[in-house]
Amino acid sequence: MNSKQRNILVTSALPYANGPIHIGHLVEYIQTDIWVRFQKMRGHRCIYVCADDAHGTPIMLRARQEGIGPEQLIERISVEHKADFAAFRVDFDNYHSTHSDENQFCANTIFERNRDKGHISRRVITQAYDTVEQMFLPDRFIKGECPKCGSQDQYGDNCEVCGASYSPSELKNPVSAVSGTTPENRESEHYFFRLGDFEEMLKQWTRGGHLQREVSNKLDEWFKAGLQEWDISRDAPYFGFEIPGHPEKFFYVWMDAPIGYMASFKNLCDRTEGLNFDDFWGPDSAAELYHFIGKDIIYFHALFWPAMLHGADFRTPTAIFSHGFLTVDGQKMSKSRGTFIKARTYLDHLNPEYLRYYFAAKLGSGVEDIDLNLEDFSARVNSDLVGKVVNIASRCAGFINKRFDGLLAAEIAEPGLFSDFLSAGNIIAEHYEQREFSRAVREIMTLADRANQYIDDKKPWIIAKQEGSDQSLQAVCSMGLNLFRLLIGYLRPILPATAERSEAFLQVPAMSWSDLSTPLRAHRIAKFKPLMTRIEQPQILAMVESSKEDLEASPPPVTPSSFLTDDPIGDPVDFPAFSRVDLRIARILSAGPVEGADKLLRLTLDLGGETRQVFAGIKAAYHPDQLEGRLTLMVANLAPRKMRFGISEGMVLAAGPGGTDIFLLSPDSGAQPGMRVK
RNA sequence: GGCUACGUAGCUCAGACGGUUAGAGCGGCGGACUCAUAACCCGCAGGUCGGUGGUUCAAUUCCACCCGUAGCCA
Repeated sequence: MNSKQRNILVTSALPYANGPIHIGHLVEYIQTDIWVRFQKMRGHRCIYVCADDAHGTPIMLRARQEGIGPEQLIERISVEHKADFAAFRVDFDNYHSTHSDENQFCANTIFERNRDKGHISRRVITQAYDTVEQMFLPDRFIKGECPKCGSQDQYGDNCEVCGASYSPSELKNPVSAVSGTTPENRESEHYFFRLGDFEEMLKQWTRGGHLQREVSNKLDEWFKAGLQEWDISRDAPYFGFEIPGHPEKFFYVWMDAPIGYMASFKNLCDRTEGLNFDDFWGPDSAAELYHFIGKDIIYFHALFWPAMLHGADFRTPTAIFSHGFLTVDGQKMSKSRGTFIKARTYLDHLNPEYLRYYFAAKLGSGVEDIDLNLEDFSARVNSDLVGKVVNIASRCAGFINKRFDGLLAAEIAEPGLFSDFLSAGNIIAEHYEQREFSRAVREIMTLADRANQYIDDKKPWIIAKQEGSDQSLQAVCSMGLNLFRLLIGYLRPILPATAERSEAFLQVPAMSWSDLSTPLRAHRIAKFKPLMTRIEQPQILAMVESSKEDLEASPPPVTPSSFLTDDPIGDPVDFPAFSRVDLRIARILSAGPVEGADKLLRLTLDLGGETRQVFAGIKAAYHPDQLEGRLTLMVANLAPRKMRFGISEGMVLAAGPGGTDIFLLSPDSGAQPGMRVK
């Protein structure tokens, strides 16, 4: 059946390590996992690797916001991601991280080889800079008014209201989303990958059958527009890898993300006997390499990635398989409707096999979006899997268990029917191979209908009442169970857990595709237990409700209306009374923990010529790294106070109820340490 | 705004290199059965194939434009 064993390396896109997996992500991981399981069932050597995409500004800022280091954040997220994938039976051969030695090594190699061949250039660019946070701002971290339609609060790259795209410098009244201050333009030297050097190579590659038809169309458009240089460096502070030989410059997260595929595989090779990195990534590799991705990241995978690999003397991918997005009930996933469903929330309410089946039933090889219609979801799963497939075993097993002590007939009653099922297997396998899972599912369900028709036609419940018809009863039910076995075998890539339960019921080892052609004869099976239960409407409703709750829990629980009632505005003071308080701008030079105090941070403040030591009760709200370098306000003439840890020479100003909800004040940009506030 | 896709029965989707009565599953309706997780089996239901115009002997299938939806614009 399988002519010869193939060596296949498969990847799914790396999930970003700043948040949880949701059902939209799962489309891709489930799609990939089904394909990989199919290849393994066919007897091929198929290796599936993935990793967390752990670098970049959003992760750096998110960690800062939580008051932890980025390493801590990505470690925690990695644990969550792995647990979610495992629960959905997404069976990676290795799950690694882009923040790893292997990835740094591979990224450096790819960069250096391209650089040495002249594919990297350097040039100074002007970029928005946040003077308070002392960092360059990515487009998404600048907000302002759209230059075309004037809509407020739009990102630096495009307007969500009128759809215009522009550069951040065109934005009116731009504001840093990090500090809230007005960014200024600053120059910095950046590294660029000269994509244009690869135009001929890419034109050939993209026409070489490595891409879906629609994707090639899209690429033509990009070729027409001309290939431009790609900015692959970012300035410190940045969470990523420093560029070799250039301190304070880092690889852009999208530069080292796809390299994570290699790194994860390398990590696996390093601890696996007989698995050789170069066999899969060397320029003459005979292995197959496939990347499953979402259609939104085609650009990176179909242009930059092959070019970078080629420039560094690695092989290019055999194919890029892109898929569409997930909608729920016909619309974009929505937090307020409760359709932004996290993997974990789903797992709290429903069996992962249901979702695997539903996605499979809708997935084809194209890039169309797929819809999760919750009503259709339960109807389809209940009807197809419980009503049709699992029911076949259920309606035959009783007779075999009760009347024949679990023993199947010695011969197949209907060899013709059995061989029809077997030959349909070839079509099903071809559909799997082509990633036409919905066609495979349709084919399998047609067979399930035929199996039910067969049982209905033979009517074992009537035979059971006729004396001396035992052999006939055993033959019919054994036939039914053999058909069931084929169906479960065909569904195995989609329903791994149900397949395992079925194998336990049938008392057979894990089925491979080639095992299927040999039916079970004179074989003893176990007692039947329900293999899968129906989806109940309340479970779906509960899941949607929980998804709404997730939303309510996520934004900081601030109730503005209560501040004034809880703490009314105080008695009036005249101006002289106010001006006796000397408020000054201060820069936080350093911040650190205070031995023996669990709420305090020790701050060293620069007042523009004078430094002060101040203890501030903000440890729960801020990580020292977040504070160093930033400007704030202090009461400069507050009488020094002796504390157990030393003398506190003033106080910094902050708002908020306390605990983690403390918000330090910041001046607008331009203020200098020592300036008086009045 | 430009580009790439998509728009077929209540729902989810097939299909047509242009040509007899446009298909399936689910739901709905009617019947039958009782082995089975009230599952399964038989039958029925009729959607101007998003809109307008064009090419053609003939278009839902080709072309143009429009409307709607999604994504991309590095």
